[in-house]
Amino acid sequence: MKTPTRDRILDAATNLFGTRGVDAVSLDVIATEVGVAKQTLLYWFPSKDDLVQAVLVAAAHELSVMIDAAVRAANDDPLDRIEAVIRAVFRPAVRRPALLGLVREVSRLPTATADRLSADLSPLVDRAVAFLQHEMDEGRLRRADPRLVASLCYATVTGIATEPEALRVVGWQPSAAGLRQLRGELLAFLRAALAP
Amino acid sequence: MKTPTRDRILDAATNLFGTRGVDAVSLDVIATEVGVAKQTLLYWFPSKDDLVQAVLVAAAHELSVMIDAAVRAANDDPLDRIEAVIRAVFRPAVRRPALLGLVREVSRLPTATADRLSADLSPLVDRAVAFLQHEMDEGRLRRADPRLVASLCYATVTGIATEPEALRVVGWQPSAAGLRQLRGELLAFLRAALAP
DNA sequence: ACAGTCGTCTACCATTTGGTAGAGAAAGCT
DNA sequence: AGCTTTCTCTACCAAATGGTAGACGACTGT
Repeated sequence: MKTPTRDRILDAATNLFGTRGVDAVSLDVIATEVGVAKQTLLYWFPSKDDLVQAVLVAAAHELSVMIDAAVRAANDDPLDRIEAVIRAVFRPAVRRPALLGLVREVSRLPTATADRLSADLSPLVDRAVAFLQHEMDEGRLRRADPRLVASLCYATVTGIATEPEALRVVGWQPSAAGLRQLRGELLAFLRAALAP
Repeated sequence: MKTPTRDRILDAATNLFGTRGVDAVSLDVIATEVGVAKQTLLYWFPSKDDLVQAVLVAAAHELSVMIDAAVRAANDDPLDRIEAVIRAVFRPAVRRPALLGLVREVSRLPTATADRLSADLSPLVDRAVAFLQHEMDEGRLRRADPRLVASLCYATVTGIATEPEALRVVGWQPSAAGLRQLRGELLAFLRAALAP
């Protein structure tokens, strides 16, 4: 219990907001989860909106760092590079769907908030799009609109990672083996979709 | 104003639940939207939960009918058939993101509710999986786990249709031409992902 | 030793939420 | 006509929500 209260609040709020939705999670619920009085939340984050902002910024940062590291460590082949990013994102995403779920929440938030997060993530996005464009020009990826391809990859990964229901309906179970298989199919799917 | 009150309530609730989330939409908001007193809602649907159920059932039915018709009208080539389904779903999905957004809401709902919807949609899913399996056996689709491929296709289409934010970040605009282009890229993406 | 500030708490408050009770208009049935 | 059913409404209510005010203890620096 030595992690600072503020961090524990952020962590709990991230999970709850990401899985149940911002509007559906009350400050009381978060406080109870953290094991603290509601007013302690309001001490660290003067309003719910401030908390939401902080959670989004932290999540965007966490994702950025994760993806950045993966890209830096990967080799030159574009498909391998994409695979590296997915491997990096996949584990935390499935184990903590809230992280990507949060990104998804953004479309429901007031535009101002959404814009801020967009701005936070846009360097990442721009780099990805430029990368796709370059590899397409070199003939190492199927030629297409790189912006939309980026969105489609994002939609596929986020969708599959945040919607256990869609997988449950087809009888998939979240075991360790199931996870490996899912990741394998996801990678094969994207490789096929992107290969020249 | 001649459409029955009950239908107008269902319609408004579908849109609001699908775009903002079930928990975030109050009965008052729906009532105001419909232009009726809250108690009129509670007359037609004894509780909010009943309303949610009804909305889900109606949405599942609407989707089923739409997809069914598309499948029936399509020719035999599996990729063409898949394209037909996507074309059928795409227009209403982008114009009324609530429809697919609702399906996505399910993962946040109590398990009992989710199970009911799963049951409603499972014939559709089973048929799709069987179809994929058969076409893979015939060598007309890339060989893979048909259940996971179905989920991946679903994630891609739903993700791209319900997340205008993801598209805005890459600078896409929802014009008529933009929509056509988006659909084109989506189809090319899936064709590439599924082709043998 | 002591003033201050930091972190957490209890006690409230106004508003909103899902829901109940029941009145009243309109229309059909006898 | 009278009676019942169908539909919509106004008037409430208890619980939960986001947020304010301020007390209390524990630790600082002087």
